[in-house]
Amino acid sequence: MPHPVPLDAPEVVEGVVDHLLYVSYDERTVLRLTAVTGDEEGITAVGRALFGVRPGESLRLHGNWVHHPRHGRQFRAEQCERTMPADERAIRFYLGSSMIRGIGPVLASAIVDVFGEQTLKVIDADPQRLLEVHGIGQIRLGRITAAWQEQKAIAEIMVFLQGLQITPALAVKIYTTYADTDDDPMRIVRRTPYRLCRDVRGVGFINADKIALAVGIPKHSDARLQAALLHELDQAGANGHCHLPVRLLIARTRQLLTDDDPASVEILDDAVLRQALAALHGQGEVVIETLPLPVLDGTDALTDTEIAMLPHRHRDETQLASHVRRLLTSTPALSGLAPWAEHVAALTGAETAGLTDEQHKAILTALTRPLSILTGGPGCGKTHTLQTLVDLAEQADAVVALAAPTGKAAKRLEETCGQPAMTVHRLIRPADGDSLFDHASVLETADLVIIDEASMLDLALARRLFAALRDGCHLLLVGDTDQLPSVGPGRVLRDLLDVEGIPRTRLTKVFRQLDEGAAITLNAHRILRGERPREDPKVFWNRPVSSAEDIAERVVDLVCELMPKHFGAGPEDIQVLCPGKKNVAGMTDLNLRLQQRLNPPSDDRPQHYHGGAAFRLGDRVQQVRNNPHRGETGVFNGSSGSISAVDTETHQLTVTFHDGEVATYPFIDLDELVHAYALTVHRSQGSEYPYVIVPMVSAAGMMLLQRNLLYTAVTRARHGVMLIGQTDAVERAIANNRTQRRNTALTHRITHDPAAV
DNA sequence: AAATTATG
Repeated sequence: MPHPVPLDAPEVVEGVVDHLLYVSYDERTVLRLTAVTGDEEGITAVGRALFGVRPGESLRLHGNWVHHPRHGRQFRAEQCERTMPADERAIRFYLGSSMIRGIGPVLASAIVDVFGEQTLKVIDADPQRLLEVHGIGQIRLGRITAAWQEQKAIAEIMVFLQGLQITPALAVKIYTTYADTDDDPMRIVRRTPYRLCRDVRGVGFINADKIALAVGIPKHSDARLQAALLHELDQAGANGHCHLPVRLLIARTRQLLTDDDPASVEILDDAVLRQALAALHGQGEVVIETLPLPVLDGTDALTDTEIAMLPHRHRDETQLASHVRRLLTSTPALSGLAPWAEHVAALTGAETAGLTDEQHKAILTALTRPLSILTGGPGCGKTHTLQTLVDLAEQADAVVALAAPTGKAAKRLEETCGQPAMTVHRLIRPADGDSLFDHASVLETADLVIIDEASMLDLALARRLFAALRDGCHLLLVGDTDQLPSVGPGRVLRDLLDVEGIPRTRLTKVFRQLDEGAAITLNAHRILRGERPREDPKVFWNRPVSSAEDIAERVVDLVCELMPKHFGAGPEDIQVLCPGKKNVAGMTDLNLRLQQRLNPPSDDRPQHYHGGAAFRLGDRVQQVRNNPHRGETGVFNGSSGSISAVDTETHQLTVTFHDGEVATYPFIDLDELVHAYALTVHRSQGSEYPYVIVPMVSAAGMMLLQRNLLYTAVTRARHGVMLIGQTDAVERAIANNRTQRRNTALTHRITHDPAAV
């Protein structure tokens, strides 16, 4: 028997670019290719690796075939090499595409008719011979040779950049960024390499610096210092900050520039770096302001602080602030619609018994005030409150729009409120006229917009959301500020709560967990206060284990044997939640171990290998991308279920999700799934499980071991929590509340109207 | 070190 070839091994496709179909803002490129390999002629290829290619270019693509629900079979390119067109057909395309001004398909064909496969050799070595072709005179000859020289220039720059360990893909991108400008790419790379950080996505300070030092740009040049400052500001954003205090920015930049160059410490003093920063400010590349901001030392006293910001973040923050003010002062659309206070008071009827005073207040506020916030931890009745609010509003013929920052949260919201919900991105998508579902119309008519899981709103998304709301439209933000912060910079929900004029309700009464899981809630609050959780014989356990290897082993035993034996909980009731993916006690390894024990290979369990793991009948899996076209009503990022069928004949498997959705996956689409025996805490946000096991290893690193992360993990559990691992990892996580310290000035900007000064 | 959305 021949060794089975994994079906998802990278494949190679060669062809000539016919035309571009689409290029997204983030460089994802879709194009049509005339293939010179395989049996298919016309191929659709997709990928960011394709960014910058032009019609007529010959490509060799490495990647995989995938099936797109709307556009059918297509090639997902991971890598893209430029090749010299080899056969006649390819050369015809190459010359006949718009690459050379003055040569169209007809003339290209004429040239190839004369020289055949030798065409390119002729153009390179003996261009005068082109005059033999009918229709080519000196002018066209000149153009052709010039275009050819350009091709050679590409080759030259590629060799140069790859010599500096710049990947071929990035080298192509650098070249194509400048290819259509009047500048000579090689000249830019050699003379002003730090420009690349700004112009080419994917080139950061580190790469630009490599090039710069190689071409002899002085280490203390202004360009280098400025690039380093911008890099540090950018990095701060990746860590959630909207700005950096200038003093901190200077200190970090100096560290970046002198870390492996101690000799420069004296030269790169404060004054030098401040001067470089001032220059950036002068060029409009950095905004510098002095604002009264809280000192992040726990006292929260306001101190005049000089801060630096990237201009787009400054714009987002100031615009969001002014939209918040606009909303706060607008006349609420629902105000005349119904006697809301009476309606809400009438809710004390029997059928809604259980609605607390705070829930009443939240509902009335949302109906009467243009902007309000509803917060509360898990189990405090946010869902019930929302259901009642939506019903009440709709009974009065108000138009309600529901949305959330993630697909999964939107789906959940839709289910609990019994009416359509969407991602915030879709809600605010501008009307494009020919779209079948014109989401923009929703916001044009909406009277009340409810955003669930609002703690996940980052600065940029919040700005776009607020800007899209018409005057008078009510906005209710619902969330739990103690959960993990947004991926992008900012801490919008917390900042809004710091604005006194914004009405808010905090739901404190916990309904769930009262009897059996009370210790979980109590411990969650201890963690938030920075205290160690207390053991509880029935629901909260702490198992000190010191080596990571032992932790991994114990976790598997707990899931497969100990917890089922002691608590009668089946392994399916237990969710392992890891801080990180890597290391032995991380998500990836634990998934393999748990799969091996809970669902081992066997003859009656067909399977398929994909991405280093077997997808086997019975496996627990989770979807990791929104796919509205999969299954009956779409499958969303975060949904989990189990593999209910594997068909090795038709190369597809079926997943039955916990929400009842049944979806089919061709094997080539298995990128959309991960095993879910163990998940990261981040991915568990918004879900709950009967029992949760959290392996704690200090190897996960301080960036991960945070108070909010532990809080989020613990609050996912309804009946029981097991913290297993290194005691110091638990303690350090509890002590680490740096997520709360994101630098933002949003609160200040809302409360201090510059126009009023 | 982890993670969101979306596009023909």
